[in-house]
Amino acid sequence: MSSSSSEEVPLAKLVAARSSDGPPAAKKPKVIPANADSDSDSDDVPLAARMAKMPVPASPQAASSTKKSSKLSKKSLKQIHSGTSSGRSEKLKKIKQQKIKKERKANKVAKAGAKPTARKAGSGIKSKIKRNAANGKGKKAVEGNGKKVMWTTLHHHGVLFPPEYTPHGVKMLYDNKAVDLTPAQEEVMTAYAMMRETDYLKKPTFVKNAWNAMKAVLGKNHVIKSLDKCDFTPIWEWHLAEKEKKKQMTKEEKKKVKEDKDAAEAKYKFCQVDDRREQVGNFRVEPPGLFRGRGEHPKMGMWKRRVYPEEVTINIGEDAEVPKCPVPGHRWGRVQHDHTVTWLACWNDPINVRDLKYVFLAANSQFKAESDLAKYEKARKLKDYIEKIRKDYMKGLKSKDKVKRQMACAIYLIDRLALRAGHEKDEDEADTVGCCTLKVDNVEFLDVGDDGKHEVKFDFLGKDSIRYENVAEIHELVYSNMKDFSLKTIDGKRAKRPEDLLFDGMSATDINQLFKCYMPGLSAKVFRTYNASITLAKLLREQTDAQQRYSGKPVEEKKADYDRANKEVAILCNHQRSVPKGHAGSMDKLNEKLKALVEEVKGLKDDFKKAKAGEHKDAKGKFVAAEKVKTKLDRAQERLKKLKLQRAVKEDLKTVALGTSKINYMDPRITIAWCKAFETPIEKIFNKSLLSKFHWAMTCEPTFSF
DNA sequence: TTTTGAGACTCAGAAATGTGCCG
DNA sequence: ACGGCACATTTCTGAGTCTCAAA
Repeated sequence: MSSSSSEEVPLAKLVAARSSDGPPAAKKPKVIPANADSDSDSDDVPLAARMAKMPVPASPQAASSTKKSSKLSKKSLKQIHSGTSSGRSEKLKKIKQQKIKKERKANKVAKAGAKPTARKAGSGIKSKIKRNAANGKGKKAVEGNGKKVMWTTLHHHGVLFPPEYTPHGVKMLYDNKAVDLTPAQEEVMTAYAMMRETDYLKKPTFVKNAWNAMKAVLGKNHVIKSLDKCDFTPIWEWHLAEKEKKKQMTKEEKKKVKEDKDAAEAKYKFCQVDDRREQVGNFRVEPPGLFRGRGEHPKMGMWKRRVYPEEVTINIGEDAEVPKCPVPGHRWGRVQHDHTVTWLACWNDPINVRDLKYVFLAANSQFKAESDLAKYEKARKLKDYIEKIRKDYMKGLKSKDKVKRQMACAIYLIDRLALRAGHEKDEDEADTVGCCTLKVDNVEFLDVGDDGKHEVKFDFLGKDSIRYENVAEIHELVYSNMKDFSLKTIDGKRAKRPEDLLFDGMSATDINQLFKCYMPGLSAKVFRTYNASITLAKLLREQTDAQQRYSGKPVEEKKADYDRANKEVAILCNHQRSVPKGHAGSMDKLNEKLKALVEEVKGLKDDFKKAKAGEHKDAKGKFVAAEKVKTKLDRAQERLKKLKLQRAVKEDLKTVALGTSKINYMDPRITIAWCKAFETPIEKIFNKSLLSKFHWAMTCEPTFSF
């Protein structure tokens, strides 16, 4: 690419993109639940709980009443109207969202005046559409609506339903008296009882929603009137006893149970796609239970009701035998033959009714392998465009147009910090953010010191409510722009509140549209893949370059090197885990061991000294050769070194999850090539699942370069 | 139209389960 | 030899991303 051109990406042109060839895709009728759930009233948001998480706002009163002016955040409207009926504050939400949209639009219009020039033909979005339209002769056939045909024949056995609830009959106490419960009631109460030792019981939202669920099954006239007087101990103890019983089973009994279970599941585990026998991923319909949302999910604790066959759609080949519905007296909601999708079955999630749950093939299937390869190839391709993209956003930072500067900043963060795009969320989800939904509150501008470094402290809850906390050095222009966007006052007038959007003039969708102008298929998430992979490759190279005969290094050390690189990537992507339970304890043990070893080494050193002087005797009073003591000493020292390293690594990784990046972000070919080039068995790095998931990558050359 | 939401897929950490090691 | 443990792997399902068609 000639990168010297000064042309900019035609943001304004993007809109043309809505193509309209072909008939609308076969519409899938919505499945009607067999037993409509009363969906116990949606309740007001536990704002207090959420606010507690937020950093203290500049002005405490801002917390509630002041939100209505300026850009309304999701929470704000909800909160203002929290007294409204449960019958959906949907409308209100919409009004508010429209408001955001309107403002964003206004910003866009303003910018459209300074419309950038068009790019060369061939890289614009229009030509991409043409290419797609002309597609079809390529690899995969294309159906009338332009979607790829994924399979020709498809045979499978449907899904496995959890067994109906079996009552245990153990009576919980209410007001110290045993209570009778119907099986349905017992099921909910038992689910709650099982939560005893989890943190969920410390969450007011969970407890409140769960109590609502209990009230719903108990009915108006039940003796149980308050959660406080409920004592679930008998059920809890029954549960513990059951667990113990299971543990006490003999090996043979355990084996038998497992065999029976496997036999019952066997037929669901595989399916036939064209000429391939493939493993099915999750063939089980999710059992009922109390919803375990992450973070401060407003729905946590709600009862996730049982799913019945009538709610399930089966996707299967026309020629295949439709699996028999496994629940007596029931039948499938719908059977379809959509060749453009890869799933075998789906149903609506009982908690988030607008979401679907799918049964897909396993990670080692060809469907997954193909899309995995495509993902990494796309990320590799980004290398050809990244220079231009970076150049453009550096330029964008100086634009007169605020929206352009916001886009530039956001892309900068996506590129340099590997942030997620951050789409808008509904109010009935946990309040988390990504790049484009960062709030003023989430960034803190550190003073520029003598070193001239511009540092920003990011602190927000991202996906899964995992906290992202990072002081990052960023470009001066990004710093000043972001500071500008987050101004709380301008000329003495209020500009933004802590809960307002930092990038108020654009959204994740806008960014992705812009990306399409650079490279077909480019979106924000590609940057994460790209950065993870390129980082791994770079770190591995640095390590191997630093040593002359890297291949000769002990395998264990090479593995440690790999893990170090892996760790850097995990940190970049903010992949965290909670400190393993018992970490502190096992750390103590390790330290004890270490102390003992240090003593041992000390003793051996003395022995060695004596032995050299011919004065060291063993337990039997025999003189020992210095040589012998020396080898003993060396070994002990070696063990000591190893143990120290082990301790350091353990402490180092206690909150870092290496697996996620290994599974999802780092191109496996980098790893495989490295193993081949430096004579490390791939099994040391990839476990059985990974080996089979990445089997498509195994033949790559040792010289593979990402 | 432009926006909205359904749909389909990837990615996420916790919990459950399996294993292998150590005293 | 064996139980318990720490650690690894597998399962589970929730939470994102992103596209496209309907309104």
